[in-house]
Amino acid sequence: MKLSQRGEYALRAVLVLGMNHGSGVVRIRDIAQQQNIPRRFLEQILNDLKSAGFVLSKRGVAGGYRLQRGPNEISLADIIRHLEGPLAPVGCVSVNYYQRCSCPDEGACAIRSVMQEVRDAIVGVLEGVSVAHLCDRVRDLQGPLENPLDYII
Amino acid sequence: MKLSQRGEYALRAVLVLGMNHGSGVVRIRDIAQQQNIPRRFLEQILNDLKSAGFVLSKRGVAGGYRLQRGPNEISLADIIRHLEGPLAPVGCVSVNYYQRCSCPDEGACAIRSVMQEVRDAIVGVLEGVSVAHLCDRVRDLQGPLENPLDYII
DNA sequence: ACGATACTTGACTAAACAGGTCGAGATTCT
DNA sequence: AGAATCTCGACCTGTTTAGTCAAGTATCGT
Repeated sequence: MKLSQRGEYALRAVLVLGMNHGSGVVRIRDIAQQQNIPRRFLEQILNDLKSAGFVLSKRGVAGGYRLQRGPNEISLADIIRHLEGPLAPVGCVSVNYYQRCSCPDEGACAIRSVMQEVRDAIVGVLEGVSVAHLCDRVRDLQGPLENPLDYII
Repeated sequence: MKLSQRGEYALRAVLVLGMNHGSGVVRIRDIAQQQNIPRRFLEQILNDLKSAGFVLSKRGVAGGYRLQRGPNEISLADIIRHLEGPLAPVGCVSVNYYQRCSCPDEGACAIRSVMQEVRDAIVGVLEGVSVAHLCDRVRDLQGPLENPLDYII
């Protein structure tokens, strides 16, 4: 039931972009430094997020990345699904990536019915949290003390 | 967020043992056949479940496996935790297998707070379902039509 | 006591995946 | 032109997954 390192980095990166939404692009290097992510690895990940349409990039001297859609239009479920595949713990309860399993009768499978609930629970949380929500949480958690330019995400 | 094949097989096997609880032991071969699980692989898994104290075995001609504790004393969470490790999607929100992550400030990490919720959701379901519950579901799902000896789990 | 039946133990393997790293190229700004 | 930045694909190493297999040990019926 694990999120891969790759997936976690992606979320952290998107969150940084969310926090900087509206103020131009952010360089890979800055994200990597701030979030403690290996730069080369992050390049790969951002590239992937780009081809999936989550972010846009700008090349050249003042280049960097920004979100393509608004932070409130991207849910964590969207991002994780794209990077990790199904959210469901087993293929036979996945809505987006359904796959039949080897059990004798799927319709009457008790394990399946439990996993269905697990899936719904996971999706319920992840679908309900957008990048914008995440940014709100950052601000809540950091409290009123900081100056606005220096978030520790 | 995946359950491994191994984990799924383990649940199916335990469920079979749950259904037969009280009526002696069940042979590996029968479980394998009924549940469509590679026999050799299942041997390994049952052995693992045995050393973890979930099941007992009996050798020899009339040998097989049975549950060690009552079906209502074993939750799915227990089983999955033993086979797959943490239920939490990231180590930094795991209660039983906590592991610090690389983010700058764990206490103020917004992603962590979401993952916390995901963890709670997953654990909530899985901790609430025992093998006995699972057996009940089997009986519910199969409906009143079958004769008692011929469950399709 | 013997043989058939089952579990037991540990080694082995092929393929996939995770988590990165690297070099060379293409763009853009100054 | 030159520096900064993203881009693209190849590459690498270690671990995990999903099994398979052989030889061993215990138990039961006869």
